[in-house]
This record gives sequence, structure tokens and C-alpha cells, in this order.
Amino acid sequence: MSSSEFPDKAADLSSPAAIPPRERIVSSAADLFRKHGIRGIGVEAIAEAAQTNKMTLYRKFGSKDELLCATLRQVTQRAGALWDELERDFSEDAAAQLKRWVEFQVERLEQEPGGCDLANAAVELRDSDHPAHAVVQEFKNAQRDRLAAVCEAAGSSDPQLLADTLSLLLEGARVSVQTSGPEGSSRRFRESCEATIAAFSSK
Amino acid sequence: MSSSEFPDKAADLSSPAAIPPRERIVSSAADLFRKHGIRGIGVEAIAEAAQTNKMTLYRKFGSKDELLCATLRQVTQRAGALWDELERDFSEDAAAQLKRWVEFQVERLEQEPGGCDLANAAVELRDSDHPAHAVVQEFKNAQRDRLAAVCEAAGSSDPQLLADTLSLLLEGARVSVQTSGPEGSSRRFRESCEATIAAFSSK
DNA sequence: CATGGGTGTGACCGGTCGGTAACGTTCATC
DNA sequence: GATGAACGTTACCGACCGGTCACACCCATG
Repeated sequence: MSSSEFPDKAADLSSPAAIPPRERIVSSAADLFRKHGIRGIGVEAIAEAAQTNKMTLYRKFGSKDELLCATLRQVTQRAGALWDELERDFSEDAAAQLKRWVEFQVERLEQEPGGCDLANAAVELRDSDHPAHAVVQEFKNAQRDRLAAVCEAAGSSDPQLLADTLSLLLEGARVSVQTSGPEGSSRRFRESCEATIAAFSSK
Repeated sequence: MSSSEFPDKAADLSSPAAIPPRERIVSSAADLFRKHGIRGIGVEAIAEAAQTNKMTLYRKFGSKDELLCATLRQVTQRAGALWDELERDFSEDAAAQLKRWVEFQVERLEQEPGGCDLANAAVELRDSDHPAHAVVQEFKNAQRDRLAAVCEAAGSSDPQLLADTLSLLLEGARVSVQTSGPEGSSRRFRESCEATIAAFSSK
């Protein structure tokens, strides 16, 4: 503790730079929860990963559960933003929008082999009274409704059932990646969706 | 430690009676893992639930991970036995077999709102090197293959894809129960399956 | 320069966890 | 009745956990 007090400022990319500690904590928490599970990581490790300490973490978030809910809410917001971006790319052809949605989910499936953070959290927290469950449930139903709107616009024979079916396929694919590996049923998620959409195409 | 050494033998139903301690431990472990998650329950509580103690638990199973694998293997065997039973009930009409499979899964969905123990374990244990992952993966792929055999017999247009699609629907339904509640997409699992099967019916 | 809010530091608390050691007990077998 | 395997009991270990306390620090504002 004497000379050269800031050894590798070059490696301090994007961490204590301009981003306020609260956001750093949420980002680190999301990352570590994803890697190790909620019960598998301690608050101290989260604080260190965020280049801060446990005390400031507890000043921003009253408890680990609160921090968890905050990270889940960030995940839902990010997912919502991706939806918005996707819809901006939508062509006017409503049928093409559904195919675009499928492609989008295929990409996420390949790029995020850890599955859905929200679903994983809900599975890990068996206690359905946990506040995180409300966040997850609200988000999942919202996602389904947005998808149903697309199905409706595409003029399928039974838009609600199509949305539910595609939702189940997606949820199943994102967990199958974890249970059966990348060579499991999730590998054919795209074809499953296409066959389903074709089956529901009106007249 | 003096008189009345066996206070309530009447309540000792099915526990220390004739069932050997090893099976009792596995059963209790399966039950408690299901209720509280793997990381959410301690070995001591498992031993007590099995009407035994930690020491004998560790004499039968070298570690908590070993015990977990043993319980997961029991789950796979039980599921395999249910499959066998289901196939014995199969009518000769191959198409009816698929409908029977759907009904069977609908029942499980309603009776076991906790989802699939294997999938839940895989989600909770993020570390893919954990030995439990091998048990889960092998089982999931075996289940898919058995389903594919039924699809093949039913003479659908693309039996493999149908099996993968139904697998995804099932996996999705079993996790959606936990993420979206019983009023989520899993509510229409039966109709999703029926529509899918209809779409794949050959000519 | 004084103030005060946001932040860092380290020690600490009570509790729980997975796992082990040592010793006692039961009970069937020879 | 001796033997030995299987099981029970208690205490203990080291590690880690979520959460708190007291105190020092930095820095912008007045």
C-alpha cells in the first residue's frame, strides 16, 4: 500500500467509469445469477464483481431478494426493448412478422444457451410467495399477449391458440437447451414453429 | 430416556416399517428437493424426514450430490414405469396412442404443478459438469425417442419433427405452469398438441 | 473552510451448511 | 454368549452466508 495505487486503469473498461454503482451492481448481479444461480452466488461476490462492496450494495438494495427483483425487472425491460426493436423491423406483411419473430427467437436460443433468466429464477425459487414470482408471471403473460397481437394481425385461424402454442414451444426450447443439450428437441425449434404456423394459417 | 420408548407407533405409517433406510432417504430427498429445491434443503432435514439421521445418510451416499443423483435416477425409473404402464394401455389404433399420450401428460400437468423434477434440477444446477446433468440429459432424450416411436407407428408425415414438437410443447407446458401460473399457456397444452398432431397427420 | 451525502473498509454477528469423528446401540448370526 | 455389521446420537469442524455496525474517506456544494 505505497506506490502505484492504480495498477491497471486500462482494464477498468465500463465499470467504475461513468456508470453509477447501482447499475453496475444490477448488471453484475444479473451476470452472476445467470452463471451460478441465485442461491449459488453470494452478495459479497456480486459487490466485488461490480467493483464496489457489500455495504453500498445494501444501501441501494435492502436485501438480496430486492436486488434479485431489480435485476429481473431489468431483464424484463431489456426484453421489452428487444420486442420494440423487433416490431420496428416488422414489414407490413403480417405473415412475415411471425416468421421474423421465429427467427428472432432462434437467434436468442443460439446466443443465450442459459435459457430464460426469468423462467430459471421462477424454477429456482420454489416458494411461490417470493416477490420475484410476480415479476416473472407478469412478464410472461405480457410476452404472450404481444405475440397474440401479432398472430391476430397475421389473420390465423385461431390466434389465441397459436400464440399459446408458440409460447409453449419457445418456453420448451429454452429449457430443453439446458436439459437435453443443443442436440435435443430445441434444435428443431424453427421447424416446429413453421409447421405450427402453417397449420394455423387461415384458409 | 426411561419409559415409553415408542410413543406413536400408530403414526409410523410407511416410514420405518419395512422399507429399508436407503429407500426412505431417497423418497424423502425427492420430496424435499421438489418442495424446496436442491440448494434449499439441507441433508440433516432430509435425514430427519426419512426418520433416520445424517450419519447413516452419509454411509449410504457419499455426498449430497450422490444422493441427488440417486433421487434423480429414481425419478427416471418411476417415469419409465409410467411409460410402460401407458403402453400396456395402448389400443391397437396407433393414432389413438398419441391422443392417449396427450391425455396422460395433461393429467401429470394437473397433478404435478411443480413441473419436471429432472428439468428443475438441471436448471438449478447451472454447472453443466455436475453429474446430475448426465442423468437428466439421458432421460430426456430417451423420452423423446419413445415418443418418436409412437409418432412413427401413428404414420405421421414427419414423425421425428412431430416428436420434437410435442416434446417442446410438453417441456414448455411443465415450466409455464411455474412461470405463468395455471392460467398461462399451459392451460391449452391439450389443444396445442391436438392441433399439432392434426397438422402432422399423413394424408 | 465547513458541511454533508455518497462511498469504501473491515470487523463482526448469528445462523446454516456439508461433512466427519467417536462412541453406543440394536440385532441377527454362528 | 461372542462377533460384527448396520444403525443411532452427539458433538464438532471449517466454511460460507445474509446482514449490520462504526468509522474513515472523498468530493462537491455552500
